[in-house]
Amino acid sequence: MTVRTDRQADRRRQILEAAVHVFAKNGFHTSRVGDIAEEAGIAYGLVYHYFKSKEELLETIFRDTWTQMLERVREVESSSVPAREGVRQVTALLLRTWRRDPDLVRVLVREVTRSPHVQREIEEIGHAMKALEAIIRRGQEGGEFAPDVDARFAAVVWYGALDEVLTGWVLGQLPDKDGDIAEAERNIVALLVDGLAVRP
Amino acid sequence: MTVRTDRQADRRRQILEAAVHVFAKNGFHTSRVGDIAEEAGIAYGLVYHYFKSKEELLETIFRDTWTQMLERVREVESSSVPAREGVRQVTALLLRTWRRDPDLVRVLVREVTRSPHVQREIEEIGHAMKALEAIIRRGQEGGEFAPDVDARFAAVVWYGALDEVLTGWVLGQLPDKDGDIAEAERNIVALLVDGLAVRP
Amino acid sequence: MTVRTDRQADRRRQILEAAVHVFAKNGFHTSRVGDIAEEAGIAYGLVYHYFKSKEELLETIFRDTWTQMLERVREVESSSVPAREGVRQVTALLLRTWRRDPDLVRVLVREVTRSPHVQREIEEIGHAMKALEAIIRRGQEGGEFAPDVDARFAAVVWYGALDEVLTGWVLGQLPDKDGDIAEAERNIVALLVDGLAVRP
Amino acid sequence: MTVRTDRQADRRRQILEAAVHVFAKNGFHTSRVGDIAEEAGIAYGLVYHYFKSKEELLETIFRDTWTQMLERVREVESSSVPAREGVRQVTALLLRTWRRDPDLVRVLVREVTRSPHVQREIEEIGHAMKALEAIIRRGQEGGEFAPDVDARFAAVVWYGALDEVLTGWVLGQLPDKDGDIAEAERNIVALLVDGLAVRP
DNA sequence: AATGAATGAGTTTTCATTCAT
DNA sequence: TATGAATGAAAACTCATTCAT
Repeated sequence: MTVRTDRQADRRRQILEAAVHVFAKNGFHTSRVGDIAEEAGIAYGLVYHYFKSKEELLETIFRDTWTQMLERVREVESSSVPAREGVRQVTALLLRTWRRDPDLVRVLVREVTRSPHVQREIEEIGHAMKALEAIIRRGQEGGEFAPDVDARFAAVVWYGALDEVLTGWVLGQLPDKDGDIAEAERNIVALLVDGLAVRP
Repeated sequence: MTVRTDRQADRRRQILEAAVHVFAKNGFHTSRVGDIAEEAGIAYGLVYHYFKSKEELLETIFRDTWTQMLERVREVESSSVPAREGVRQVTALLLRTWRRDPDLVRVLVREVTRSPHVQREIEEIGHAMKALEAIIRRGQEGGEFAPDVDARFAAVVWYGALDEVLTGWVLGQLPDKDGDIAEAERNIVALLVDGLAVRP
Repeated sequence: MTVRTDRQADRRRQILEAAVHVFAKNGFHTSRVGDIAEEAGIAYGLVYHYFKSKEELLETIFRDTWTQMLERVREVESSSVPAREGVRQVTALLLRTWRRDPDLVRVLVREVTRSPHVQREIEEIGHAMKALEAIIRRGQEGGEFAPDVDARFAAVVWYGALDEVLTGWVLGQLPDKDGDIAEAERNIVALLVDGLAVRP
Repeated sequence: MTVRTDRQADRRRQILEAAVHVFAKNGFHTSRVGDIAEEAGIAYGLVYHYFKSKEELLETIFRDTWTQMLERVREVESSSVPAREGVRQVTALLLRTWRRDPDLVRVLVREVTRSPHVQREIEEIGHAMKALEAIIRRGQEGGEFAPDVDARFAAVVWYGALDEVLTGWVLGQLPDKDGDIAEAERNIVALLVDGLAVRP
């Protein structure tokens, strides 16, 4: 039983990985279930043993990854590091984790976020936003960040910045060697925290 | 000749507007060409008189909008306003499109990466990025902005911020009354230029 | 009035020639009315001023050409030349006339002959067959041709031979310089009249 | 594996036979894929499981038939029967296909030049011509046939004769009872070998 | 579990023909 | 007479999903 369950889990993972790859390359709507099966090296009827529908694949990809990510963001949120450090840690977390799997980013960021269907997923992203917002708000309450910027907006901007940098990497528009990632992290934090203007 | 050409141009516009409306409501893939024709109040086949395919409609919407947008961004870029003011103007320009034509923004935001011809769209977006970058770089050269932030990165972050705020409005996650839009503008500029940190 | 009629006739001819060319190249079903108009250098609505339908074009091409041809074959038939000479004259007539306009041959021979629709045209071809048959039969009655070959069949074979040689030229499978045409004529007559076998 | 492959082959054959039947009845362009599916008693989409397009059906019918036909013609060619007997056998072979499978002949005869991929069919027919030519040439070399008729031309005429007789049957212009077919065979051979002229 | 044949609704696209100008 | 925009019926083709083996 355990053995079979493991095998099942492996198959599921195998199919999910293939789906991520294919969705990333062609987009959800343009991808055919057959493409995913082919990418996974299995017969395409088998996809339906493990997932109810093509849509369920997308949802699963989203939930699996996002849940993990959200947990880790919340860990930072609930630790007591200074706000600037919190911003740095979350930025690093997202950039570095996703950097490992750019295909996943494309799917999460482009397909899920913008799919008109998946209302629930949007809620989840809302949770993530709230977590970012909380970090910023704490900074404001602790006097580290200025109170005149709306925390909610700042979270959205922050999230958008991360999203766009990741997209830039995926699409090959931004340099992404190891040093570049550290540099990106530094730049994002510098921008968000210190802004562009010359400090007097 | 002129009259006829004008009529044709009107029809094209009429069809494009219907397409924007329908795509905004149902998404590109879920929209049927018949819906667009019906929305435009014309016969089915006429769509194909003016556009080669459903896909060409989407591409045209992208290209037309981006071309216009880009022109106006470049106007700002080539004017001699202070950098901060330049940032404000471009931010306002993009955000206010939401108020002017929410359906258009919906389509642009949701379907960017859906087209198999993303490559060309990416080029257009790349041009826009370059324009944003130029504004920032001029600010740095003029001593108004600090030189230690990479201008290219800053442009990406800026673009990401705008995109995400628009997405927030599209998805109904952010308030978008008139005051909210002005507020968003102010917040984005404040964040980018001054940062979160309390200024001493 | 006369002038206008002439103009009309010219237009008709212009359109018919374009149609022959296009049908020959793409086949009747695959050809679009627009292609014909384009080939003729006119607006495609104009085709419908001169012809009721695409089908009528085909019928007209057939009738115009075939009627002429049939008349000339009948002239040979009703002249009193020896049968062998009759065979030669008709063979020469068809090969030489059609040789000038291979496109026309393709349309007549491939499209019309084999179209399931055009029953009347098939009848016309039947008339031509009858004319060929009459020439052969007269040869048999005059003792010049052997009576043991069915004249009707011989006519079919003769027609098929002509058809296939013309097709060979159109498709570039047979050499068709000037000398080759005379040679073809000689060969066909020799075959039909004398056969392959060595005469003792 | 073998079993499954056999089943697939059966389905292919089943669909091809349905296609031949439907094309014969309505012509290629007028036939709908749905008609073929219905005739075969299968679901619409299954046709596309086995064939890429409606066109591929036609091509397959051509290629399959010609390949078989060509093989059998070549058998005659490589046997050592007298040339006259060779001519008779090949003539019989082709004409009797009509009795065996009139629908197939209908499709072959009527749609040859309809396909945009005529070129390949032409090749096959070219091969057949070459085989006919070889038989005639051998007759000439063996002294049985006169050397003054061009073998290539004779092959074209022969092919044309066969094609036209079949066309006559297809169009109902020639009688095609059992006796008629034997008679046609005899007549064609007599004409080609002995000619029309009275032998002294 | 695994396969891939089978299903058929749903969509895009084409193009002959009509019609307003 | 000439134009080409407008119409819409007709068909090919796709592909998510089911199902027999």
